[in-house]
Amino acid sequence: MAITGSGISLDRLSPTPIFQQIKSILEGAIASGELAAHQRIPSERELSAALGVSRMTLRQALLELMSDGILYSRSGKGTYVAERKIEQPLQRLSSFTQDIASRGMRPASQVLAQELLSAPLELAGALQIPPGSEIVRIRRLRLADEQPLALETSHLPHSLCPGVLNCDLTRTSLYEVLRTEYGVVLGSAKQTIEASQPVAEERLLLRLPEGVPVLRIHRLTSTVDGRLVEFVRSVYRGDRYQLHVELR
Amino acid sequence: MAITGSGISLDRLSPTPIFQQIKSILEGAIASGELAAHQRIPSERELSAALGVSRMTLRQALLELMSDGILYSRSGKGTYVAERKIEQPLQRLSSFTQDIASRGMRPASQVLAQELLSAPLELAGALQIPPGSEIVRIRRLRLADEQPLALETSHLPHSLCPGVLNCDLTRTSLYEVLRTEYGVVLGSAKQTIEASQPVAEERLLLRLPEGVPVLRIHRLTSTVDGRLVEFVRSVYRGDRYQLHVELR
DNA sequence: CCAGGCGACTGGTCTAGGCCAGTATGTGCC
DNA sequence: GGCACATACTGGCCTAGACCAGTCGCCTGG
Repeated sequence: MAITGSGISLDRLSPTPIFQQIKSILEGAIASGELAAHQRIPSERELSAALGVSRMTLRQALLELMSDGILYSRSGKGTYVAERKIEQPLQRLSSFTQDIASRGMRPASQVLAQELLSAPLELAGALQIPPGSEIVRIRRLRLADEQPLALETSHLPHSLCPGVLNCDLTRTSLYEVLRTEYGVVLGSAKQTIEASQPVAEERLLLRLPEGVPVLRIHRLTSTVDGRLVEFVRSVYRGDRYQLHVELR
Repeated sequence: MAITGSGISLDRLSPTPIFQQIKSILEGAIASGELAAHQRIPSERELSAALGVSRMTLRQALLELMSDGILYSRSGKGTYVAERKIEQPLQRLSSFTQDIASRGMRPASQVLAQELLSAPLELAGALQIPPGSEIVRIRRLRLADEQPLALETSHLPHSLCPGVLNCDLTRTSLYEVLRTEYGVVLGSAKQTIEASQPVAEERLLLRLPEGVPVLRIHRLTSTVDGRLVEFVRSVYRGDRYQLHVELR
């Protein structure tokens, strides 16, 4: 198989951990269809030897992919690619990048704005910071398989992520940067969801045909220890996106 | 602290893995309040020494507790107990009646159809019953404060609720009837949500102004013991209804 | 021909170390 | 007093082994 055979290799000097790199490689292979559902992947010993890492390190990557529902394993038999479950996401708090990847598409972004501004009253209230504090505003057109899918505007307190203005968020998940660069681990979020008509600018950017409505989603995200991290306004194309929720 | 100090010990002969036992001990200590929110727990090296396990094993327990949102860690500082998830039913499975009442409005219904039909293939598949089985179909216009808000079409296996055809569902919640008359206790549901344009009939019944989109929600509900109970198609007015969701 | 057993695999768990980058705290110099 | 530096912690990541219990195929004895 390609992963063991090809020249894919790890960057041991990179600041991103080895097991993260392995996760990305496997996720890519699954998203691209190189690894199909229920297909067996090479054994842990085989893979770790091929990649030149210890089995424990390889295993850390596999375990996370399993807990994400992307792989499953049978003791004594092997590790397999899970069925692509459309139903899966969104009991969990996932980034656009994860969400789209788990639907078997390639996520990407086009950064429209990445700037500092002074928090207006309503934003400061939502994020519980003093009005006028520095806020990072990141506006991205979100693509799935190169097609515009959503328009997303994130607001974060600048104190939480100084220097994020210089990050290239075209290919990288903002949540990934928050976690690896700033140690910000997201815990929970509150969302409100509504159907609405797009405004002219949204219709233009999303290349929306006449009459197609959008899903407008507001999200307030906090860390595991209760600090408010970001307020996001998203606008999803109604004809290409479905939200999945599990209730209890 | 109690965990390092007390006589709590691990059963190395037990078939349950050591790291599982450690998880249980910590979960117990947190549940009992012995460890409070934001309290620092002993360092990994300390804990592993106290329990007589290797640091990697202890770490496996901690990592799982972190991914469950029960602990969080700060690199270089320590590991802490996460904020208690107070909102226990964070994704409460609620009926339209409950939902609207909790928003401070008066719920009501207008029954458009309440009939028996033979399960078409797709419906039988969704509910996992033999095609052609008897299905109860209940179609209701849902009102909030006497204004049309949603159009809801429920499908239930007739075997589950014989006689439900004779119930007056104008003022009563269907879920209430299921629970009190048939002992059917709902456990979980999967929903898909999308924005779309209403069709002519929907526009008419919901008295929708031109150009207002709708929120289309499909819900598959099952009991606590895993039996599939109902498949519902709902259409909510986009200009009057917002969905609230919490993620973790 | 079949049954049973052996051996070669699998993932699951565990050990005992190692190095790194963050984070405090004290200490001594300016 | 205040600043730089050393030190001793922390969690994060990685290694190179080990043993166990499943799983499956092959081979041998009946």
